[in-house]
Amino acid sequence: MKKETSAPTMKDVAREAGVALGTVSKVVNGLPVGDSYKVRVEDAIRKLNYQVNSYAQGLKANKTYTIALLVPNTIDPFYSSLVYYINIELLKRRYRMLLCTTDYNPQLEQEYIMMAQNNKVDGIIGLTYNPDLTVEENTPFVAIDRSMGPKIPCVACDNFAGGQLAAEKLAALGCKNVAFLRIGSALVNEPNKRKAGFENGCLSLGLSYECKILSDDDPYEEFERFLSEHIHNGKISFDGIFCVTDRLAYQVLNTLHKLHQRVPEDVQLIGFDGIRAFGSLDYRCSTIVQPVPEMAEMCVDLLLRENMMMKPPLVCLPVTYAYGGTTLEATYRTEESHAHRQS
Amino acid sequence: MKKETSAPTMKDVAREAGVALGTVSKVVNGLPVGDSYKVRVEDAIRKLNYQVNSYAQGLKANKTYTIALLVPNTIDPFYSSLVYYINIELLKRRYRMLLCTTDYNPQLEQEYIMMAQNNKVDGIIGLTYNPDLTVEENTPFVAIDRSMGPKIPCVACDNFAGGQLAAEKLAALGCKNVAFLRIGSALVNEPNKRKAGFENGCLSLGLSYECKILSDDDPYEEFERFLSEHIHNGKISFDGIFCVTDRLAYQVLNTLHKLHQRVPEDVQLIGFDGIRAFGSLDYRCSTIVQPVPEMAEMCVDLLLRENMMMKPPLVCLPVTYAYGGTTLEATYRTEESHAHRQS
DNA sequence: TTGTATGCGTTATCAT
DNA sequence: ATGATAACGCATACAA
Repeated sequence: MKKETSAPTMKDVAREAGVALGTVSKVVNGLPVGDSYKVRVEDAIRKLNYQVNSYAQGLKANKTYTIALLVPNTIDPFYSSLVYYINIELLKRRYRMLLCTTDYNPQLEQEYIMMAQNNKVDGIIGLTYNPDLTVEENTPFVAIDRSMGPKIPCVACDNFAGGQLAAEKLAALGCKNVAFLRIGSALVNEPNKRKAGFENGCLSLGLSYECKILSDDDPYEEFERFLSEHIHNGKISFDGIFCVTDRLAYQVLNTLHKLHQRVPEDVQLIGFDGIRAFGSLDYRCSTIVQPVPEMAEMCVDLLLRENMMMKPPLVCLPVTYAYGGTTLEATYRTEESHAHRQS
Repeated sequence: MKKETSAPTMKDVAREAGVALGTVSKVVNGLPVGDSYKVRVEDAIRKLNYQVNSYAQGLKANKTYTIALLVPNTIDPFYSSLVYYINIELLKRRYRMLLCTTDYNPQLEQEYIMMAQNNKVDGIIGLTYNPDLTVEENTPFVAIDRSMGPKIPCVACDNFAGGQLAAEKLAALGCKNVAFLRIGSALVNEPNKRKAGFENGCLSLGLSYECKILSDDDPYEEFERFLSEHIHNGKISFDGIFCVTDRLAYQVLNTLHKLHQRVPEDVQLIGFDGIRAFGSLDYRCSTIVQPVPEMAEMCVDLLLRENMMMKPPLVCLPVTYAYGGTTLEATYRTEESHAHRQS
């Protein structure tokens, strides 16, 4: 009764099949082996319900077929969809995912990376916020939404073009005087370009605009005050607002209702991210949609593709505009809302 | 230049510190060691940035400090919050999470379980739908929302009490004639008890009720037809509706608006799950809230606690009611909505 | 073509 | 208390 409880090993299979250890290994790995042996080994494998121990395998090969994904959490819908689509891409390539939620904790981010560093995982995909993050050169790393140096590829949507698109849409929908609302950390990252793109769009279209930017720990009430101050005689002075995220757009929408402003009749609203209700129902505001499935595929591709001439330092994937009820867009209305109901 | 690229090993540390391999192991594992040796080893560890290879560790100990979590996806907000809180609980215990999204695919569910079976992970937490799932006795397993036999603990919220609570709330809010709407698989699972609890509540309160139950692949339009049929002269005959999930409640809410019914004035609506907008903002309907953090903690506890006399076959955790704008609840209104804004 | 032996990084059991 | 050595499960170079 040596290893009653434990799982069967190659040695067990070899004994059962009456062959040598190496032969079993070859069968398992699809290397050429005599037909009669092959059958016997396969029978034994089935009989014992044997399965290779991938950790022992990894110990030999320095390869674990596991990658670590670092995200702040899986509560925010953008992060959860990222997790979901990256998981799908990894599954296609028979890789497993170690999920590391960091809660924006810089120290935890660093710890997870160190944990992954020593050949415990084959690579890391990280959406992180620690500006001082140290990542060794020899661990494949792909960053999302933030450039971490020339050697580390960064995948993001085309945030600049997204901001520009928002400006163009608002202009095309008749806006003359718009606002940009943003809340976010001081960290330099890709989503910051949304503002630049929006400003650029407004300028080239001759659209007058105003920006209100809050830092992470400012209370949301600041926005409420800002909006109130722009309401005179019960009428808001903006006819269009671009919010840096759908989440903010959602909060702003609630505030506008509280202030008795009608959306989209009095003021139109565009968000960013492309978040849907319950993950798969309708968009909850008109929005610039991030191509999350494509971003996921790109991350995994860049991480696992060997022998790439050079890893591009930054990959920007195209965004699209989607109607979500907070803009005047009669033509798209039925078609779009129908398309979004399913899936 | 033997292993230039690879991570430093215990052997490297031993050489660097001028001590034997076993001594390093002891220092790493906190076993008693001479002070002077200890210092030298720790210095070497720091210098080489050494970190134990937990896979080699696992190979010896048959323990990997990794558990697998099976969920259909991370898109649905209920699943994503489950993933999030389980991740937190595992982190507390220094365990890692292998995330397996199954997309409701019975075969994939079985594959993931087989993968986990052979000491690759220390245990499995699974929210699965395959009725024929095979799980070996020796792999610790905790099921969520579905009983998988007497030997496997199942963790769920108190679905029956939740249904009952919904009935009580509707009655207390003045409803006389209510409906229960459900969409779901034929699979026997815990959430099914929501209906029984609701019926039980209605009966004991003398509330007249009607049930409409769709199977998974029926189109949502069936509900729309059902509701239309109960509208006479522009007035709906129900004054209260209990939906089996917040997701369904959200869809029903949209439909009711389309049918020109006012919520909550004409008809009140209660959902189930406690889903918030963007994961952490306001509830989007009045709802029975599942205690997800507590469920997560219970899952991990049951999975990792050794030497438990007997694992309880079913653990039901208490639910609460939360106001979310689709019921008449003037008193709670300000207090609740304020509490939910943050966090 | 098949079997044997060695090593991957770690822990644990030995002598020393 | 410390150092050498075997073993965990697997892959592979080498011998048969």
